[in-house]
Amino acid sequence: MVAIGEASRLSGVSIETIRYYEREGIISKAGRTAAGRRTYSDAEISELRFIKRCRDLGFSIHNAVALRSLAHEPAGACETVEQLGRKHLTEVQAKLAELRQLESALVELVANCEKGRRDCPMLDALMGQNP
Amino acid sequence: MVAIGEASRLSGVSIETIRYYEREGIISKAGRTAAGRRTYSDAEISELRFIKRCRDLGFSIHNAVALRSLAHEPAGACETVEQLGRKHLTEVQAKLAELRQLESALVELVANCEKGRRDCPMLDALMGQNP
DNA sequence: ATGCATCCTGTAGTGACTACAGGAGCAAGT
DNA sequence: ACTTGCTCCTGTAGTCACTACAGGATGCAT
Repeated sequence: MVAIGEASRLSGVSIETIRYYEREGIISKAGRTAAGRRTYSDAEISELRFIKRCRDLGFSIHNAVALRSLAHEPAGACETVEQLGRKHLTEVQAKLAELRQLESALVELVANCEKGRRDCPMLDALMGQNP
Repeated sequence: MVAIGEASRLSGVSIETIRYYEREGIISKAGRTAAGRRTYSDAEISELRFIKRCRDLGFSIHNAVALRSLAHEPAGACETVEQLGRKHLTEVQAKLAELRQLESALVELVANCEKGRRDCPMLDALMGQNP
């Protein structure tokens, strides 16, 4: 059993965020010492780490919680897990496509700038008349 | 002079968002009819379109406002505009790199799923012991 | 006894909207 | 004149996932 600071170090989740997770019911309420300080078991630290890994992979808290529930199911959860994973991957790929488009638009805008012009082609593009 | 609905259609900015922009001082306060309805000139619609284009390019509202101010400067703003553009491009590219990494991590996780296993490699990876 | 680190609660702020509730006004058709 | 349906108004609360204090209590080492 460790205190919240150590749990934070071991899981990579900040102290404030751990308390936030508890407040929001994302993790179960931690036990307390006589003086009211939170204590964390290895299992609880693993739980934090699990959530952290999901978040690092871009899953929403909602889905991270869903995945954690699936992990506690006796069996047969793998299919649902895969679905969640594939759905998220699709979203990430959509976001990637969007960002790539955005990047090339920006590259073009900025490239016009560097030709030593007196006018500002970037502002012109932003101000253009057509909808 | 048109009403807010028409301004929304012409600029591509939703009615709620236009009112939000006004509330937050992002655009100047619209004039009103005798009955208290907002009215928009062509110039104000262009302003909305300018902000919208900046947002579509991923600029923050803060930077969109800065760019709009620069567009109203008599001259010499182009250099600052270019700086803002390049800075943003760099951020977009950083985000892209991050997303690409995330994508390949997800691809790997999900690829392990589809081999008709009984266990769930994705959950195993999320639950792994090492920090 | 002192000092410093760690912990507690509670609240407010972030960015950029979005979604109502509840009400008033306007324009067109009957 | 009246009704119907659209547009508009204000004000507030919600979204997501935290982050940042303020102000105070506790724990541990010297």
